[in-house]
Amino acid sequence: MKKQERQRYIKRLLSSKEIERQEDFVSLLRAENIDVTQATISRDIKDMQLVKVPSATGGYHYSMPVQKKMDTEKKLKRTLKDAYVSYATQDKFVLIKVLPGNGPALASLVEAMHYEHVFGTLGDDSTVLIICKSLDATLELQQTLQRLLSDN
Amino acid sequence: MKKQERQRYIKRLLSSKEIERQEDFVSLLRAENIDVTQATISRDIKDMQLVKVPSATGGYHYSMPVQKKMDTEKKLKRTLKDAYVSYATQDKFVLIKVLPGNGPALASLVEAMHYEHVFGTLGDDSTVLIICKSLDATLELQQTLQRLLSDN
DNA sequence: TGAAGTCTTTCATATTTATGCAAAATAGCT
DNA sequence: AGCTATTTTGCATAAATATGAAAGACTTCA
Repeated sequence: MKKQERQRYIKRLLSSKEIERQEDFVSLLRAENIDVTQATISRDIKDMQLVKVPSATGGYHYSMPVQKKMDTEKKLKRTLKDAYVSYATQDKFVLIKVLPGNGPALASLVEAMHYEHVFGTLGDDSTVLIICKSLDATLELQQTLQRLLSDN
Repeated sequence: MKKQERQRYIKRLLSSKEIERQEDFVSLLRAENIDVTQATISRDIKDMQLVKVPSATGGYHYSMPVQKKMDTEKKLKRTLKDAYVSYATQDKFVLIKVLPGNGPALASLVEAMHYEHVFGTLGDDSTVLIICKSLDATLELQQTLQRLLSDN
C-alpha cells in the first residue's frame, strides 16, 4: 500500500513541521525517500480533506480537517476527564498521570491533535509525557489541558 | 467602513451558498452591488482566516476557520445545556424553547455556526426558530442538537 | 499467465490564489 | 481645508494548486 503509507507520512509531517506549500510536502517526503510530485500531493490533500489555513502570523499552513479536529478534541476531553489523576510540568515537559490503562490512548489522542508546539508524546500504562518545543509552548499546552478538564 | 461591510457580506454568503472559488465571491458580491476584485477577496480570506475545504462530495468550498468554529460550538453547547427547555419540529422547522432571555443568544450562535443546511434563524426571548432548507436537513440538525445536549 | 478492470501516478497545463507595486481612498492632525 | 500618514484596492503577474489524459501498477479471474 503505497498511497496509505505516504498519507501516514503526510499526517506526521503535519504535526512536526509548519508546512506552507504543497511543494514543501514534496521536498520533505523526498527527504524520507518517498518520491512524489505536487500533483499527487494535491490529490492526497483532497483525499484527506486537509485545509490551507491562513495563520495569524501572516502566512499559511496546512492543517487537519475541521470535523476531525473537533471530534478528536472531544475524545481527548472525555478521556482526560475520565482518566485524569494529576499532572506536573518541568522544563519543556508535561507529565500527566492517568488511571491505569489509559496512557496510550491519551497519548495518541494528544498526537492526533497535531498541536503546533508539541514535539512529541509518549504514553505508558498510566503516564503520558508530552515534550513541547519551548517553555512558552509548555505553558500554553498546560492551559489548553486545563481548559479541557474544566468542562466547557 | 467599506471593508468591514464587505466582510460581513462574505460571512453571510458563507452560510447561504456553496462557494467554491474566490471568483464566486466576486460574482455574488457584484450581484449585491459590491464591486471587488479577486485580489481583494484573497486578502479578505486571509484576514478572516477562511479556509478552502475539500468536501466529501469531491469539490471544494470555503468555510469558517477551525478555531472559531470550535469556539462557537462550545458556546452553543453551553448555552443549550444551560437554557434548554424543550424542542419540537414540524416540516422544515425546529423550534427550541429556552429559558427566558436566552433566545437571541442561542439564535445568534446557531447562525454563527453557518450550518450548511440552515436557511435562517430567529430568536425571541424564550424561543428559537430554525428554518432548514430541506426535511433531511431538519433531521440532521435535530441530531446535531441532540448530540450537543447529550454531553460529549 | 494473460486479459480486463480498477487504482494510482506523472506530465503538462489550466485554473485558482497570492502578492509587489502604484494609485486611490481614508483617517488624523493642525 | 490642506497636508501627511495609514489603509485599502486594483492591476498585472507570480506563485500555488487542481486536473485531464495517458501511462504504469496492482487485482482478479479464468
